[in-house]
Amino acid sequence: MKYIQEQAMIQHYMSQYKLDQILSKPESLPFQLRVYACDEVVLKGGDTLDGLYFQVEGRTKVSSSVETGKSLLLRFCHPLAVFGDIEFIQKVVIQSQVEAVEQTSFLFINKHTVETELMQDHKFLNELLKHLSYKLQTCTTASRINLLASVDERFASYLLTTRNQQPFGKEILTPYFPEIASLIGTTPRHLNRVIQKLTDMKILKKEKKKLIVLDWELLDEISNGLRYE
Amino acid sequence: MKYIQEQAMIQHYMSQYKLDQILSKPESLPFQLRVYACDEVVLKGGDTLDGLYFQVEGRTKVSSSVETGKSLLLRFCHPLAVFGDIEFIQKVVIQSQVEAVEQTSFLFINKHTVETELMQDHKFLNELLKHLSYKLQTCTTASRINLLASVDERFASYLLTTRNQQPFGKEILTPYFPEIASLIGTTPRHLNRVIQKLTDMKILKKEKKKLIVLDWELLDEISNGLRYE
DNA sequence: TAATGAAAAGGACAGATGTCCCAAAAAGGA
DNA sequence: TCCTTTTTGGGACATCTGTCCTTTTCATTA
Repeated sequence: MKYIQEQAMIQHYMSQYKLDQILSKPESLPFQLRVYACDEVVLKGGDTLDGLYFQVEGRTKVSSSVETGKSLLLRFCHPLAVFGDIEFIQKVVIQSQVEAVEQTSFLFINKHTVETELMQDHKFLNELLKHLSYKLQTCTTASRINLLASVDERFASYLLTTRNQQPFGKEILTPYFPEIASLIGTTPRHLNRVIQKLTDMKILKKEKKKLIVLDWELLDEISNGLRYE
Repeated sequence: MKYIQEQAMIQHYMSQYKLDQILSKPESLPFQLRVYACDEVVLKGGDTLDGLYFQVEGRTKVSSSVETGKSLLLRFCHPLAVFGDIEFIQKVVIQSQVEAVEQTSFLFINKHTVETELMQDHKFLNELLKHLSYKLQTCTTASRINLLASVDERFASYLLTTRNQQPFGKEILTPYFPEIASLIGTTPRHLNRVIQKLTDMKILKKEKKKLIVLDWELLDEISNGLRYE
């Protein structure tokens, strides 16, 4: 990770994502610009949080893992995403791992300033609430589907959700089978089986490592109308 | 559901839960008192939300269900709990079902007033953020465990989480096996099998429909250190 | 082009888990 | 007390799903 000491860049990102409009006195706040290389871990589960992160560039992968080593992929994030919100408000250690999957930049602000400045600022708080409630909504939905539906249903729902570039559909879109498996809470082996089955049914076909859906309608039937968003 | 038109009651609850301290002008806000009988549905998944609900009395059950009829039990709520936050902020239909499991009262305030008054009030917003981030934290944890751990591990974790009256432990505590099954994302039949197994291992015993844990240490080993909070 | 290594595909198997039922037990009412 | 209803317990079975490992494919590089 590298700190970039360029106030101009910071200003640029602040205005690009309208952070200057949701903060009362944007100029006087000690924002830092932090740049992470591909594959670098930004936040590590169990660590203590140092402040809030606003992703302004790049792509990150958020996952959640248990002591036994297994992990669940939650989403991919793009600007503008916020990290550290739960941990800051609940005063708990970092809950989910965030890693850069390409070079990624964040505007960072330390906990103390958030406490003394931002938490009094209703426009900022509104923004934070939007991000948090979005995460809660998608988490509840994913949790429900992953727990109550079969892998067939989940995979069909996954494909249908990512079909159009819906906001959340975009956050779970990936061409890598093992990542899809982890997103819908199964193993690559089993996902492979399901893909095989759908291929036999002429609903899917594989072409150069890519999946092509031949029959969206049948897929929708299999999904039982479920969607991840 | 009954509306109670007693300003004194409303004041009483507002001060009991310090809502008067987190609102700038508590007196002038059009709060209503709504009382639900046992088993009445307060919020129904898919409906349009009318405002924010602050649970000030009683006990509610929050669950999330899919079109196929299956449902997942999320938690039991006690005062002070807030409902309608996600739906209000994200402008979406109701996401989770809330029903009273005993006579339950809410302070209710309509969406318009929330929009025009409360969303400008940083103390109120801080309160809302706490509730939301708490829900997100517990949802992420439950989702992770339920998806990545076996039913044995989950049930052991459940028992350990409810052992002491931790905040969240209290929200998932219930003596009914089918409810426990739904909380940890399995069927009563399978939970029954697991209970049988643990009983054979002398880790549990059943006495008058109640479970008695004989060996917390072994249970902790089975849980692999996982907890729902 | 051949060699190498990584990623993907899939065979074989066991075990976990769900479904469908029915029997037993307990609790609540008449 | 007895009957009805609810809750609990569990048999039998199918199958979904995970694990382990081998084979195949593909891309990369020497």
